[in-house]
Amino acid sequence: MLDARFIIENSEKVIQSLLQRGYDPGIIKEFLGIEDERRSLLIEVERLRQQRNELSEIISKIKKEGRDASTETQKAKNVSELIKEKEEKLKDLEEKSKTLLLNIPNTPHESVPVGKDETENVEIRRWGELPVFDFEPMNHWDIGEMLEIIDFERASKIAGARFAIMKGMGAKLERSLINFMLDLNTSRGYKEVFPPIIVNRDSMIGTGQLPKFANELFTILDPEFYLIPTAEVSVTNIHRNEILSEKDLPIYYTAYTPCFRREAGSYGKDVRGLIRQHQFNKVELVKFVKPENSYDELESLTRDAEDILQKLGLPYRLVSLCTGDLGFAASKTYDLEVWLPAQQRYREISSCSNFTDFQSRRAGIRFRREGKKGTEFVHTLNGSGLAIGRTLIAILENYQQKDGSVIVPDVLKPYMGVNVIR
RNA sequence: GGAGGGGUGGCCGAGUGGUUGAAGGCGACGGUCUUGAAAAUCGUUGUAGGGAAACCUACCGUGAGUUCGAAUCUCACCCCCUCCGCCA
Repeated sequence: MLDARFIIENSEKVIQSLLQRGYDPGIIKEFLGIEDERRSLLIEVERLRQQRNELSEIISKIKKEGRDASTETQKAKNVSELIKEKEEKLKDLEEKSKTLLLNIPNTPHESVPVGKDETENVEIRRWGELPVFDFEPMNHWDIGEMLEIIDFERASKIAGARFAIMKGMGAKLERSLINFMLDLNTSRGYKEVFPPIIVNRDSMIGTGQLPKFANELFTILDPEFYLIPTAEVSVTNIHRNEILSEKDLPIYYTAYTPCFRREAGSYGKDVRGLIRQHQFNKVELVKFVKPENSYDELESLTRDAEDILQKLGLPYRLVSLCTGDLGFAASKTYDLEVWLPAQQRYREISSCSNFTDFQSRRAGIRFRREGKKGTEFVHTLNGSGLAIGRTLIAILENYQQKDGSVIVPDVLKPYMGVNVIR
């Protein structure tokens, strides 16, 4: 959420950034109108409340002296009724204003390339040699089926489309990747956490999934709960409504969790294979930092994610998302895209974002500077480190051999206990 | 699921319906003392909105109600703790 005052004082700038994102800027005009109305009514209500408080004090004094206060009491009663009336209108305006505010996206950082959609994302760098095969490389789902390590058919029986059963060395590879990544991330100073994967509404609002993106979430009714689409939700909300002290910062967390996504509106997209599942595993990196460091922290978080791919020997490229492709809550995002030989293209495997104070303002995550009065919002960041399923795909496809077996990357051998999956 | 207890400032903890935004303590910050530190002592110290400022307003788990006036009374809900039941 943006600061209401910032929008009022910089409405042109905010409208510009909405246009760059491809959003309808009408919401800003609407917000300014409501906010204007709300503020003048608030002043009116506060004046009335002051009047009421003063009368109450007078009544109290009169009563202490044992005199009759019925004139004043009647007067106060009238004021109170008027307050009640105006407060109702005020509450209505406050709700409208808040709803609009929750639906305005973050402002892109100046370094973010301007563009309309993913075709205008800018490649920053590439790493790794693309594998050369003297045979036609197979899809990961064919490899998985042949090695009997992935079972899509039976998964659809027990749950439906977009689910998979990992079996044997496939299940072990999934687990090995989780452990490898957590071990690597914790060695870099990220604290491992294992949070709830079901969260309440306030948490979803805190990180920005709600109210705008309800159709992307799996819900549990009675009581109202949501399945997390990413560990970002649980982990960022760890510090919701807290005032941290400066010396606590920065805070780095890493978490493995399953993630759940409806994938509504993605019919026909990646229908085969593990690329787009309703349930998938992911290891996440989350940072809480001081505002002045957040863009440096984004660079180092991205490098930490890149390092995982490098250690696994998977070729990838890094792109900077353009304004039109940038997520709702992010001010800047780097996507890591891993090379998939069967598709002959790079596919997203990690998304690293700086949310600046957008999430922390929603979630009330603040800090106090040493020796300074008042509080400031922290900046939050997160990135996949990495998406497990897609990493597994990349390993199967990049490390496949002519006979259908798959070589285990060196760093995973201690976790897997074998050199080759066959 | 049943029975009971409790949610107050950064933390602990008091609070009779009327200068209680809230005693007291801890912590933090500043001063005095000291060569320096500790101890002692004095002072300052919640968050947010509005205002150029004086200052005003709101906030004692959340929401509604009673009242001229609610941390304090009523109701509903949420959360935490203890015991019993059930359960991986």
